[in-house]
Amino acid sequence: MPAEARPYHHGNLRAALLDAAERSVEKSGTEQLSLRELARVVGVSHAAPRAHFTDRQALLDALAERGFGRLGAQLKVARDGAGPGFGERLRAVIAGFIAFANSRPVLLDLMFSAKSYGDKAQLPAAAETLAVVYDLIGDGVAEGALAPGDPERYGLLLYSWAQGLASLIASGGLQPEVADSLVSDAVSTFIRGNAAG
Amino acid sequence: MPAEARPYHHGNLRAALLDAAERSVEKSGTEQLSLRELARVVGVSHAAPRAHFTDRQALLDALAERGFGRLGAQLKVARDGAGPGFGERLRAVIAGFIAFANSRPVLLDLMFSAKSYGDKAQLPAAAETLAVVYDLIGDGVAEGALAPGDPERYGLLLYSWAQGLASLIASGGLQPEVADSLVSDAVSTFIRGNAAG
DNA sequence: CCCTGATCTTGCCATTGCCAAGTTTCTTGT
DNA sequence: ACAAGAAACTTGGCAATGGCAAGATCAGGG
Repeated sequence: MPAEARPYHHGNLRAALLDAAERSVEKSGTEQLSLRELARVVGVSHAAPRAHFTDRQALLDALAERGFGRLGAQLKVARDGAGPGFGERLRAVIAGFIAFANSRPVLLDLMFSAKSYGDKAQLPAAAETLAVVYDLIGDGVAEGALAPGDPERYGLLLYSWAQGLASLIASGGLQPEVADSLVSDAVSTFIRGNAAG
Repeated sequence: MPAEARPYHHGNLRAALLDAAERSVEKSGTEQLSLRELARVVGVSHAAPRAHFTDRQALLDALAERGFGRLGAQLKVARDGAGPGFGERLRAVIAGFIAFANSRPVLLDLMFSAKSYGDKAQLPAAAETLAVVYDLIGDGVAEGALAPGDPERYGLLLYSWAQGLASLIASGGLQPEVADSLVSDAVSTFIRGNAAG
């Protein structure tokens, strides 16, 4: 069965569509994404995607969910690769987040845009991502680096800032080194602003 | 000339389109915005908008620019209505920003989304908005409430956080009082984390 | 008074998302 | 092994959209 004479069944259409979609979205923006165009790129008929995604939005939701999976994994790697101290780990995780934002700005936007909250199925993936941050905060409080307080509240503060920074950086206009030091300042401000004692 | 027999020339089409667009966008999201639908609502032919906006994107850009104008004005009012101290003014301005985010979440998203940066013409409007914040920060440093430092850097830190908070709040899922206290915590953290001495 | 430019209209086209019905392949139960 | 059913994919079609072209209408200055 030669690969050129493409078989009736693609075999991996769902993943292929998501890959193509991610490339397209990152290159031309979410609004420009066309299901028919994706189908052409992948080499199937214009209605084939329908078998895997009921909707254009469903495709976007799936893209976002996959993004959360990767983000979560990346954050864990960053955390585990850093030193043992709270500050080091926090810095590493936030840096990982910003790196993700730099490498896949549109995807990140897609993940956190209000539109995607329509699909509840992806909440677990998002929650797992956030859990990395929450756990870290719990450690920070336990270590005494942060004043005692609600971890979730700390998480929201930190998360909102990270997202704002990511959005700012993704919008371009900032030199990479400026961006890095900005993030570093933000983390310092956060730790100092919530220090115990 | 009775108003019902609508004249050939609308007379105020541009503004009418922007108004209708803002309502539509705020109600159904940016992606759903249809130029033809707008034309129907306003009562003109489907190609009439073309005389005022070359593009769908041009319409969105104009919307964003008008939004910046309003935001800037609102922030100034908030600042001038607050007490004389740096902390009070900062709090008032950030609160004004969040209020804007609550009342027009989609518009704010439109204003700060990377898409809009295509049109350089709106940068002045955005800059004027940010100037309010920058000035305030200069005051803070002068008062000794903030450690000496680059006002622009402070501005970026603050701005990114405000945007992240606004985005979080606009995405829903947060009780208003929770949102308010979260914002308050953020401002406190920022001031404490950058306090002089 | 005319005429130039701005405003608006009708008509058109390619593209898109989505749906329906039919075809081909895989799978599963017996 | 084999038939029945499910899953994957195809062709065909529809309504709506954005954008373009050419013409109608109007406003204001020469």
